[in-house]
Amino acid sequence: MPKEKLLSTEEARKVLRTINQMYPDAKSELVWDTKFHLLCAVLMSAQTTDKMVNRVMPKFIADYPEPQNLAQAAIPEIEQHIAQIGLYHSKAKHLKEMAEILVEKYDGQIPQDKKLLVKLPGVGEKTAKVVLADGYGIPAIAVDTHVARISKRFHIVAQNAKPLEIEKRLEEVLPKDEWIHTHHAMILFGRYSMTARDKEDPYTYLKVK
DNA sequence: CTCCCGATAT
DNA sequence: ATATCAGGAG
Repeated sequence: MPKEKLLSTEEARKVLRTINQMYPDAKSELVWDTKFHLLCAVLMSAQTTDKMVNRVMPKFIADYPEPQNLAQAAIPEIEQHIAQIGLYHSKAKHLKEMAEILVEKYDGQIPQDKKLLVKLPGVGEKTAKVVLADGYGIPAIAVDTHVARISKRFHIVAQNAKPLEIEKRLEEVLPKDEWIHTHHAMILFGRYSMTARDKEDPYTYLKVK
């Protein structure tokens, strides 16, 4: 198997900035008000479309306005709230356990610290970074399915690159003040322009309208 | 690595 | 009928 040819830093930056220009107003499409509900929504969004999460969030927010309310709820009841989304059994369990920890250890607040966030049930590297970036404005490029796919198809990283390697490469290609916007632009580009099933040359989708 | 898991697009 | 979706736990 021949060694894979990767883009130079300059070439990678050019691709990413073109994607940025295609989505100048890119932001999260998840609906949330408080950081607590942002955390819940991102946890729910694993292997599930934002549209489905947004569909269940209004009643979820109304019935569980604070971590305390969620911590006291029964798991079958939480499951009923989110049964339309994928992986809902484990998500309901994680949501309740997460809320219990938020109440007991963090006075109902959302930690502004990735190491603490990742310790919460159902919260991994990607979810933690999204909460820090969108909730607290801390620069980050969370590697989700879209960011990983785009990075590989444009050969910004190797096809077998792991999430942490992708994150490091993207963050060294771009200045810090572009991280959050690029992250959102890549998601919209992956969701609406170069979707997962597209098999054409990825540069076909890079047209700035 | 496998499992989780309903809704939607193709 | 099958692939995919803002992943994480065991």
